[in-house]
Amino acid sequence: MVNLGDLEKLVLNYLWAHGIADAKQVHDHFKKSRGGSLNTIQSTLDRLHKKGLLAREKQGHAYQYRAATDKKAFIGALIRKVTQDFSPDNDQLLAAFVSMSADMDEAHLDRLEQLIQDSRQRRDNET
Amino acid sequence: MVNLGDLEKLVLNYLWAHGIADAKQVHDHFKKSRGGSLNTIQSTLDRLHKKGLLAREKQGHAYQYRAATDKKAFIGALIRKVTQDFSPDNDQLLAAFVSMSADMDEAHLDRLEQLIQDSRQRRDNET
DNA sequence: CAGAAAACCGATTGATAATCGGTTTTTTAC
DNA sequence: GTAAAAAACCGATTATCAATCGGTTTTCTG
Repeated sequence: MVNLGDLEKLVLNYLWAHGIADAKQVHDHFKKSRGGSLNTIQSTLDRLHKKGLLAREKQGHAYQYRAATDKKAFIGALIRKVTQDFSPDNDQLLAAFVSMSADMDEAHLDRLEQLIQDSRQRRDNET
Repeated sequence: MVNLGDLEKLVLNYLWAHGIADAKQVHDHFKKSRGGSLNTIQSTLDRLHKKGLLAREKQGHAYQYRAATDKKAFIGALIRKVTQDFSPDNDQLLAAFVSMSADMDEAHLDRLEQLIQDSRQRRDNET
């Protein structure tokens, strides 16, 4: 998976928010805010599809696109990808993450702990 | 801060590992593993310097380069940067991170909790 | 089947990293 | 202080890739 361009990110986010849409709908949405032709949107959708980030299915005449992956999982994979060249090792990654979260407020740290508990729980139930 | 190329990442990692080096040393190190001329290394160091990722100081005839930022802080900023287009909101980022950590073992989850405690402690002592 | 809608193809533009040859500047050694 | 050497600096080239969109082909649908 390569790096995404600006428009690709916008389109991907749109599909996470809207579930399913065809090129025309996506274009309608973005033409107000940023212009660009329908063709540009089509080729962007196509590029995202080739990258495996969008699934599509022909419905009538137009493809219906939707995000191929869960957003959380995608962001997780993204973090992995961009950090692995710098810290293949988990300890360093965790430390970096917490250092990044240092300016988060107490509620967010609580939430992070809660998520850790959930994660443990889930794993324990599976095995 | 832009995305880094492959050689830029290698060089940056080298400097985090070695502290300080000039172009010649960096070139000596990489010519075995990947080849490339001294000039290529020089312009890569220069690019990293222009990007603010390396500091340099003239020592005798050659610049001595060193990483300008702490590695943990850099990785933290990197995570921020690549995720902000997808989840400006912290909750989602935390969830994504934990989802990414789901396959980490118990020891790493423990360590993450410990780091959270440390972070709280540090903040409480400061205010 | 004809018209419309969408997909597909291909060309162009603009960034940017990697690469390295050649020139200028700076050091150092005598 | 000058000449040789070392390094910095400049500029050109190549490659990749996103964005853009015009034009053509394919595919629905009435």
